[in-house]
Amino acid sequence: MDLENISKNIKLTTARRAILEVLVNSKKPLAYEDIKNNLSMDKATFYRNITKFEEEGIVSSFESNDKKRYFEVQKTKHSHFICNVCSKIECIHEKLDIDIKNHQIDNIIIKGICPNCL
Amino acid sequence: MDLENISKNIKLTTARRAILEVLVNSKKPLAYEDIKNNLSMDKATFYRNITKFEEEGIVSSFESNDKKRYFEVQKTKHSHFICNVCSKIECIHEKLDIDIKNHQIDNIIIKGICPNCL
DNA sequence: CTCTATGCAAAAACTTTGCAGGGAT
DNA sequence: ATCCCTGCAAAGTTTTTGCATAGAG
Repeated sequence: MDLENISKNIKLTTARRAILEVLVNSKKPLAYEDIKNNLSMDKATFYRNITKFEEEGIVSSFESNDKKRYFEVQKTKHSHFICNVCSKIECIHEKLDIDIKNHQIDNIIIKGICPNCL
Repeated sequence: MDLENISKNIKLTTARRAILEVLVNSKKPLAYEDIKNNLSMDKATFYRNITKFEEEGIVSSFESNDKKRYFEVQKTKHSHFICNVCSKIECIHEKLDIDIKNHQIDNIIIKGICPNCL
């Protein structure tokens, strides 16, 4: 992703670039707690900017079992598997063939038990 | 569901029966806030018992966009659709054909936009 | 100068925990 | 007497908001 041309509606400040760089370089979705030590901004700034990113469609998020919100920059569309035992989040890149009449599907979250915990 | 024979590990107290009755009679998953006016117990009691029900596999839950946990007694296995616009939760009874190697799938949550909001 | 971004502290929202009293066996 | 259940109040956790300052154009 070209950070310089993310959106005309967003000024790419230092704080914002920092958030995006962490997310873009991560192979898995991250919660604020996972990132905060890599970021020097206040949490209010983080959350305000994440909200803006989501409004712009740059970042997507979902809630996990642990009540935290996990954020990511989706380079390629994929789904997520959340283990109910160890809470690990896995990205599922296989195409899932789900179609529900008249519904737009943005995101599929599958919960269950991962191979490790089985 | 036969409330009297739910689990040998759980004593069916008045509070517990009340929670289960509300959940069993509901056609959709409910959060504490949705139920609390129908229940006379303290919220601590509610949450402690819900936790116990989940441990026993009697109740299942998932987190929605609004950061609340939604609880249900699944009479028949099904999935859920959460609208990212209006936050409405829909039960999806069509069988979804998802299989991920070596993973046990318990629960599928699909997020997107519902017909109403489209 | 104006508009947006930021930090700090406080608030908000939902859930959990500590503790003491009550009930059942 | 013991064990589990409950209510109340307090604490916990993640996210949001208010307000004043700082910074960009």
